[in-house]
Amino acid sequence: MVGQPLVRLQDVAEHAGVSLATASRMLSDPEYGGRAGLRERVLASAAELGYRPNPHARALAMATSTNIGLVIHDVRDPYFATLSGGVITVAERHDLLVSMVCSYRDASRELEYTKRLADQRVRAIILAGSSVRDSAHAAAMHAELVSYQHSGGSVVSVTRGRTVGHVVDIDNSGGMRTLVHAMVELGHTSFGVIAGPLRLLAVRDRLQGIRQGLKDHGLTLGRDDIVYVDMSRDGGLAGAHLLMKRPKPPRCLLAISDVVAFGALSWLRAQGMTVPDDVSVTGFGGIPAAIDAVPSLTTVELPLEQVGENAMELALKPASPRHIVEVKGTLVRRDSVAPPR
Amino acid sequence: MVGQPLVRLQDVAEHAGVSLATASRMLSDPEYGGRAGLRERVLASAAELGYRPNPHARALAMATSTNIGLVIHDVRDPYFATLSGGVITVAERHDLLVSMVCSYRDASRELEYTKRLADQRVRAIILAGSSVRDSAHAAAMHAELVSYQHSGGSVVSVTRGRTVGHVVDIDNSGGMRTLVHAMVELGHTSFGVIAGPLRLLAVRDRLQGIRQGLKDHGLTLGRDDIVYVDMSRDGGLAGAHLLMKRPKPPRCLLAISDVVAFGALSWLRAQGMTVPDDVSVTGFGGIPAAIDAVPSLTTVELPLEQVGENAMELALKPASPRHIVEVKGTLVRRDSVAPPR
DNA sequence: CTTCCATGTGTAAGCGGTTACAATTTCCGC
DNA sequence: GCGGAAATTGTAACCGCTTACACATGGAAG
Repeated sequence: MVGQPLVRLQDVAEHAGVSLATASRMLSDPEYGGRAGLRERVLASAAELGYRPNPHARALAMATSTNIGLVIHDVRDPYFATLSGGVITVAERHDLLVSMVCSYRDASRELEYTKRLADQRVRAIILAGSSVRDSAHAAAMHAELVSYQHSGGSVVSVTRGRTVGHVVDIDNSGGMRTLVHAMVELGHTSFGVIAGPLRLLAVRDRLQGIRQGLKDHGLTLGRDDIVYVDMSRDGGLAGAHLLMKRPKPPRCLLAISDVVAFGALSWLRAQGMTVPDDVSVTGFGGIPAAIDAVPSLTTVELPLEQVGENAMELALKPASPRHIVEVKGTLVRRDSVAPPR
Repeated sequence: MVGQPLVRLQDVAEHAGVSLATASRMLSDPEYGGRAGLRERVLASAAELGYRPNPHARALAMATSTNIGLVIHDVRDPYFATLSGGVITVAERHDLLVSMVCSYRDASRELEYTKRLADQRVRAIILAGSSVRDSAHAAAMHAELVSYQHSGGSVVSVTRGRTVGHVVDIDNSGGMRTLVHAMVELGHTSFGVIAGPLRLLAVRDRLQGIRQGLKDHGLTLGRDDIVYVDMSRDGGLAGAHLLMKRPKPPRCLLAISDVVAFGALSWLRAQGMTVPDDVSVTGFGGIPAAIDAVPSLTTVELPLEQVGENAMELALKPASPRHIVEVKGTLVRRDSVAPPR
């Protein structure tokens, strides 16, 4: 069982009565001159024969493909799904295909995939939600990215703290700080924080923002006021449990992300507690579902789609000079918070 | 600025003191024999030199790549995100990379991307949430898939109704029928349906399931009891508005999907109506967020992750014989429905 | 000690493009 | 009408890997 007759550039050239080289030029170099009417003739031949360039041959010869590599934590996480949407939108505009892989925050997987993408000569590698701080693989990862960039690839991280490639820097700490200010101004003084794993830079930054925000009002966080969980709905469930079962439960729960906040809301509901009457809850990220939660979630809304778009746009720029785009979130007050009773 | 010294298979061969061909065999054909200890020597050389095969060269020579093409409606839609998660999981297990594209239900885009993926000689093309019925492009799409499959590619549709490739068939009509039965048994007689565009086969099937379910109990749907909207949260909002503003609003709203149901819930909440006291609402699909809605959404839960896994597994099977995997949903009763008052 | 096979290895021809370089043509100004 | 620069085209050498085919080697059988 053989495929349909494959049309090679050679065939087009013959059909148009020119050499392989000329056909190639007419087809893929718009700058090139050429005798009057020749280009049209070649194009016509190509169309007539139904010529379809072989991307692998091209990639091999040119040492670059027309694909983009996107490494995210997990497609199923709305945060990354939304971000990916932005990447894909801009990629499409530039006629680029996106190869997406999920690292599930595993540094070794992340490294493996990055290598693989680099081997595929993707035009750019966009890394979102990576750990960065895993010392075991961090060095290898860095080396890989440097070498990749050296060989003409473009690197973009949606994470500050990488010393190679462009960066879309999300203002995690500033956003949290603003959020905490708002909570304090509402009258809250007793906080519980449901944090994520500390190896994530975003988590550290958000925590730092919380601490700073409290400090601005002369408040501090006790060691017990903060629990570390998995950054998932289940994590939020567990976190809420840990914090609320203490002798003196907090009146305001600050979740490290929207998804974690959902878990917390769910736990509270299951316990028959009312939000925000019994306890206020906040999220971070502003995923689309935050507005549908009941009560709707007060959060710091990041322009996730736009973050993806920015990342993809940076991916198209030359590696040097290095670009760093700052993205800020905006506080969105909704119904999950109220002054403490 | 040149990349780091690239190690070619040639270099490995020289380092190991064998010919290019032998090196190739040792490295990529585990079946091959070879003089005792030779394989180890070649492997050692490759490791020592840090050899990394060029996938494009390989793909060009073998006319097949190690990538999978996944065409979905939209990553940001949790239905497809979840499904994609399943695909990616299985793909990873087989060391395959997934190139994901979003068609946004645009048949022309879908065709364009399919061609592109076929040109890239991806091992398989998985199509989820495609329209199928768009006559303008349907023929071209079909031809493309046939030719792709003919040339060795594997086609999988998560949609019945395609006559080429494997199929993961979701029992849309059966699921809806079961759901409707449950609603009728609860005492409902007055229904409103928020449907999606009729060009989507899944929509037609679900509607058919609704009609059948009603018919089973001697009920029918009036022409006005059904509205057609975009399959999105906004669509659900609009749909709820249309149905509930009628002189005699329905007591039970059947949404064509969970996301649409979310929109409906949101509209109802904004109007100060209580679910399920004033009106019952159901969804379809069972996306993870359905459980977090308030009230939690009664829906037909599809094993979306598993659908993705099934699709990817089928993608690994030879094109013939054709496989058709049936997937059924399960009714999940939650708090968004109650007997009519 | 031949003869014949099975097995291992090397040579070289692709895979389908791009592009440096040489050869040819075209177009000037004198 | 001629010399020479500029523009166009063709030839052929890659890009890095797989694999058909030819050749060499080592035993087992006769």
